[in-house]
Amino acid sequence: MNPILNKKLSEVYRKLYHRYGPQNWWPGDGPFEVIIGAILTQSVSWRNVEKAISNLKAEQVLSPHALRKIDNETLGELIKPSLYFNNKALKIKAFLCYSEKYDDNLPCMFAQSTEVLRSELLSIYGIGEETADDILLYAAKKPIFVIDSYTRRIFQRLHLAPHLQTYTAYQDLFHSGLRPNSDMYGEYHALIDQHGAEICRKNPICNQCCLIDLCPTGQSNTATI
DNA sequence: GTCCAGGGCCTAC
DNA sequence: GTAGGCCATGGA
Repeated sequence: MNPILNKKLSEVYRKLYHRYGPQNWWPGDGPFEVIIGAILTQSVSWRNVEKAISNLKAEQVLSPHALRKIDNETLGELIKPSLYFNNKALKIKAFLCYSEKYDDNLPCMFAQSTEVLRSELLSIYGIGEETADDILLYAAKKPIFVIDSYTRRIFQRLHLAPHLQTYTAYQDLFHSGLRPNSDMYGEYHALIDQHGAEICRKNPICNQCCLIDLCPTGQSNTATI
């Protein structure tokens, strides 16, 4: 582990934790709900996802077996609040198709190595790197860091972004600067997300950003995060 | 009325 | 390989 990087990343974590407290992510009930939530949250906020999950629960279809029985159109209607619903219905069905291989036994699916499981998840329609890593971290409890657009923006602003602006380069940054710990990775990502949502949406001009003294430019205007 | 948003797929070049 | 359009909608 890179000790200098570890110090910087730990400092960011400490400040975010002090500012926002424990996030206790993922806000889902069980690994299957986490997986469905990971697909539904693509490109939308969790508020939208909550309504969609609530609809699925109300119709008692939040299980692999029940979801297989409803058609794409009905599923699309239920998950409409999460936006891109036609696409997301296809993505959920694609995951269910994959899940059949394990008889919907998630512990059995998760028993594979991180590398093998990630590769399999990435082969499913509609599951890209971020969604695969959400599933690996929050459902399978594998120590893998999730990179999203908030992570990129915030760490660019802190001048901690990797030279190559790729998903893998960002992930390597965290993996080489932090000890592998799924609970901590989950908390860290949740804190980044909380901070990103607050800074980028609620307070685009924020003079009380908790990371301001870590920003090399020392600028209080965080609108460019 | 216009812009933007926690992602990923597809197509054109 | 990479940039841009598209999926859909609501809130600022």
